[in-house]
Amino acid sequence: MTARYSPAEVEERLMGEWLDRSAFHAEVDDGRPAYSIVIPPPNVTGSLHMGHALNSTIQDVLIRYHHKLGHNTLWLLGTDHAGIATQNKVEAALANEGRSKEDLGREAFEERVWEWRRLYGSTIIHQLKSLGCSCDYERERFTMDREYRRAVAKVFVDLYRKGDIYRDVYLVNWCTRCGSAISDLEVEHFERNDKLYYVRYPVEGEEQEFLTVATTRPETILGDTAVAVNPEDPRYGRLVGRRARVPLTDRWVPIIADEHVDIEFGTGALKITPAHDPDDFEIGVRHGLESISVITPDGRMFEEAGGLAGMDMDEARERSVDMLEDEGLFVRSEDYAHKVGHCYRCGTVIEPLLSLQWFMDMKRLAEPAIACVEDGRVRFVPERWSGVYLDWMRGLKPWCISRQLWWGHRLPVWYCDACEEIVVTEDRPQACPACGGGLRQEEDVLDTWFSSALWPFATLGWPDQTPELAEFYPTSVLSTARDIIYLWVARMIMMGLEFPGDVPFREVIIHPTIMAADGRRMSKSLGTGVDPLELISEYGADATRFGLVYMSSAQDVRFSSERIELGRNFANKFWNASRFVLQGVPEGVSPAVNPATPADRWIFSRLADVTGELARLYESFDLAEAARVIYRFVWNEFCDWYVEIAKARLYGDDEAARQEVAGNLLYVLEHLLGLLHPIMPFITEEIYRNLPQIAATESHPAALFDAPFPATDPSWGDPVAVKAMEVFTMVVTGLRSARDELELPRDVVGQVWLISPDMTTAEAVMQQATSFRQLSGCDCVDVAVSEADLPAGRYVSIEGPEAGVKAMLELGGIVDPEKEKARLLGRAARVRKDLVKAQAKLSKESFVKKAPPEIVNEERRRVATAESVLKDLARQYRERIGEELPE
RNA sequence: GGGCGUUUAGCUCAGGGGGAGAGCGCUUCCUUGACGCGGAAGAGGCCACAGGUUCAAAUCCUGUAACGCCCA
Repeated sequence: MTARYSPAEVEERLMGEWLDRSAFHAEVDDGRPAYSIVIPPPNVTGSLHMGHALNSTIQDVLIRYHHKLGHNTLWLLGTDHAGIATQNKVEAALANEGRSKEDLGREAFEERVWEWRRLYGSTIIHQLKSLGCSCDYERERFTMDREYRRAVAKVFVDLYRKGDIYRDVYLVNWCTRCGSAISDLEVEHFERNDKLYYVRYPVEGEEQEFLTVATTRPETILGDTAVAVNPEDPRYGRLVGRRARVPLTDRWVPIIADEHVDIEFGTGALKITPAHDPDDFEIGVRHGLESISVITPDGRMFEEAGGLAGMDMDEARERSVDMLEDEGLFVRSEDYAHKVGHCYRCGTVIEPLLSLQWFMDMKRLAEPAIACVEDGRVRFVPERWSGVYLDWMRGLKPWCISRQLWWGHRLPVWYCDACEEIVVTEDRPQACPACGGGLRQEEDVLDTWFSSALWPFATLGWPDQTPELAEFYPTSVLSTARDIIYLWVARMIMMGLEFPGDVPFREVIIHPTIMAADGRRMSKSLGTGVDPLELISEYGADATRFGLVYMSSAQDVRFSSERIELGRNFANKFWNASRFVLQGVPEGVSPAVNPATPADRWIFSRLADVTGELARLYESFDLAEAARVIYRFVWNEFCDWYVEIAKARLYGDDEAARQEVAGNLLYVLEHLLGLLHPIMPFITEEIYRNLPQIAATESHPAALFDAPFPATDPSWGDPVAVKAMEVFTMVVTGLRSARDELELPRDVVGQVWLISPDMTTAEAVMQQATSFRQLSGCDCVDVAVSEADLPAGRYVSIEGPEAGVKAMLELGGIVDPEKEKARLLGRAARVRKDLVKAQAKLSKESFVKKAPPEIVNEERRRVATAESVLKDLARQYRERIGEELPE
């Protein structure tokens, strides 16, 4: 083993080995309980980003942990066909060749997309391997697989027959660049600095009477079919029911009253354009208004727009203002910041357009999906996300599921050329069942999220009742980011309950979002993103995983490479501790539990605690805390103390003691490997392979991956040893600290006396006298019951456990009195502060009366200890400095 | 406008009724045979602010401010 752990070679070798022997492959198998996770399918065009890295690490920890519990684990992976994103990619590639998808035609284009997918579609899957993900790579799924398409078609047809899916003309979010409708959830609202335009509308029958409205979109004036005011608005009450003329036209439209109108906004009067604004559309429905579309699907003014015809929105806006000015109806404009919807894929401003689309009404499906979260069949972690989920579920609007794309699940809908018949069926029909006429299939495809909603069961073979479905559905856990709770999680729950008939997963872990260093979302365009693959190559996969897990508590967190460095340093520390153990153990020693000394009993006692704690933390998904617990134990207890204490025996002359401690070291090391493996699979597996004499048994298989989660024995618990080691470490620390404060030269060693009426603890320390000397840098150690028993000499008292055991260091005359003076004064000040605080508490009658007795006693102990230490310090001060200790 | 979250050491963050914690950074020291990606000893906090509840508040409640996210 090398002095420095170098991950690259190890990771590639071990991952290759795991994959070669299908270690991650799951088969249906009776007996063992199943534990399954479906990966949130990454976009097939995507590459691994920080969110994937964190989420995949979380899932991998859970899968590996449950594998160690003996569960039949399946981590199913795959990709999402990502309609718009993928189509965009391929269209861009075509554009480079100077061609468009129309040049190819639909079929050839689809072929081209499949080819693209064959070439690039598994990028992210390969990247998951470099992170160490134990996915079942043999069960990779794709949302456009033949079997998957069957599931999608079946669901569509079924929901159509049940009346949940229908076709209608409705105002939809239209992306003029993508040339498709998108759902409400795919619209992102950004603030834009625009202008608010004030325009006068002539009122019928009044020469000089105008109604002034405020609008951000003067270019849609041609589509106005009403002007609206609030019924409570005293300014306009008398105008309601009359008519106003739409500027630039000679159309007269009603002035209506609607509560939706905000009296405070602008002039309190709104122009109503039902065909181009969602709020106006609602008002239009309420008042039976006509809808006039004036914008075409490619985002230009319609042909009948006169001087505006064919202009894009920006031009049309400018031009319409000019025209209004010409007509004398333009009042003024002012700066106005407001939120505008943009396509979440391409960022184009969304145009609300009236359009004939397919919709899914989710109200019926929502009810059971709400109930299963309310009654706990599906649990969100952290719990507060269930509130977010429920709020949305209770206010569902129809979901526009058709997309005007060429890539995706084409709707299983056929229209008859001859009659009005619409045929909705899974298999392509031969002829119109009504009139026998020819049929043509709907051009549109389904929203990608429609197919993603089936992911947990369509990937397991549904609609067939496959053994996989029976074994692994419902899945155990879903881990994902919060921003797709609505888009995806909610829809999976609805579809799961409706089709396989059970919740798709029992628990939903919402992991934190990793922000850029500036506290905002990582952004490719701003260059604030961090590439996990670069982290892996710089620090190693284990370090990356550890760092990610360590920083991922419940809150969003800023990324800092310091955490990954912490992971790397920890890996290196663990590597070297292992190296020490493996180099130091004599030939032929096997892992064993030999509780010979207090340190041995202490480390096993602590190991039992930590094992239990880790199991609990893995179970409750608190992986950040799990990482902290094992980090602290390995570094601050095992390495800092147990290994250091063990050296005395390991390098000593007593062969039996050497064998004992070596067995312990091996045992603890191997145990730790098992605890840490879920988070750091590579380094632990590699160290495991270096353990001596691995006889392949069930509890000790050839690969750590297959080893059971480490077991503990109730007999390991040993509070006496724990207490003794607490004293040991405190006295050693106190001695080191004193040496430093007194600036003792390194070659000065003093004799230490432990003063203790409680001889069992002192003796426990004495059992490890050699280690004690080595660690404290003192020459000799002995025990006395009281200070009176010490031989004459100049002693320095050591700060440490203030009760039980005290240490005195004999130094002859070498101590600088000034330094000792400063030291005593410093200690006295600290102790006094303590004393005053405790006394203040005890002097309050209400505290003594109401606080629990053990708390009160603790304060009393504090006072007693502080008083005795202070007395002691005062005496020492008198003896050494020759003065009274100042108050 | 509604909801959620955050505010703790110079920085990044844990903690969550009974003497403030980590990593990094900082100071001093260490070529001790596992590790300088290390070891030893330190310095450094009105736990955003204001009220309340409580014997006791960084922690619970209310409000304020700043920041962030989601929804409309």
